[in-house]
Amino acid sequence: MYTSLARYLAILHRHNQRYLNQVLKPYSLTSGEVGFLMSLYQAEGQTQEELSTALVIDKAATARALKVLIDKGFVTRTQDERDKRCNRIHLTEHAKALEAELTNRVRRWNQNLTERLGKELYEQICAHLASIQKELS
Amino acid sequence: MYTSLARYLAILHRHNQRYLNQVLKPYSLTSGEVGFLMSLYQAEGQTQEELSTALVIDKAATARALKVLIDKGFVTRTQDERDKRCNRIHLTEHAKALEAELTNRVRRWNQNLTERLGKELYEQICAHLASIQKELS
DNA sequence: ACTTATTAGTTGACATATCAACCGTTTTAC
DNA sequence: GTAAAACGGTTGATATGTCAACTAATAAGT
Repeated sequence: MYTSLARYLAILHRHNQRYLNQVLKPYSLTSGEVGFLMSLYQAEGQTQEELSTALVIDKAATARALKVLIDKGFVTRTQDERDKRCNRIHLTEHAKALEAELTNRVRRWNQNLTERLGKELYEQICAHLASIQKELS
Repeated sequence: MYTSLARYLAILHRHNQRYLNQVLKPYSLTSGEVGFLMSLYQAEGQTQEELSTALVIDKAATARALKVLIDKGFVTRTQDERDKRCNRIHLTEHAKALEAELTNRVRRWNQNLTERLGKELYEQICAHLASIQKELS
């Protein structure tokens, strides 16, 4: 069995996706889509570019995920008046009403991870990964 | 910016995939496929079920990845004589010849990560994630 | 000002992965 | 010994994500 940190990253990431897809099914949301809502809960009215950067996800994926979120009634897309290249993404009332509930479910897997690692190690890892991610990009 | 370990897992995993797809392009291999080769370098002749378990990947994904690897000439699939449900996957000479080279390239990203984290922290994280992964599955 | 370069977003092609339904084969339970 | 359950693999539908080529709008250089 070949093991490496890269391997665990992959396995745990997939596990988290599975978990999210399960708990989000009642809201007809998927693991990919909910990330955008989480980011918008932090800052409403971001452009697609800003969302792509925040989530470190390709802008094509962003465009497609948002299309679905619009169809499902979670966000709206309006052209920026000043810079007509940009779309501003806003949460609908429906999405806003679900903030606490969704945040809670999304965070639970992460909290589970935190508990198992121990608060200290968790913080240490996060700090390192944050700086690594910054360097890589 | 909402941050969490789950988020870093996702970002770094995607980064690793991009890295692998780049360095593997000359071999016409992809990030998904090379994992199977790595596992087979450790143990030749595994069944698809064993590979799925080792990589913690859905058996459907395994079936499809192996199909491609067969077409590309990296592995062969032969029915097990004793248990005709099983396929035994073996490396071709072509794949065997590339072992050192591929292993090297695949590990480089991981080594980079290790260096940035420091050997100690790296080991600590791996140990924890290994036990967590075991519990989750 | 006008050409050129950059930026924001879209689209097509493809890779990665899951789930569910299905087909043979083997094991088990009686 | 046979019916039922479990197992290994395949396939279809769908979700997630990348890259490259494109359009339209804005910014920069001259």
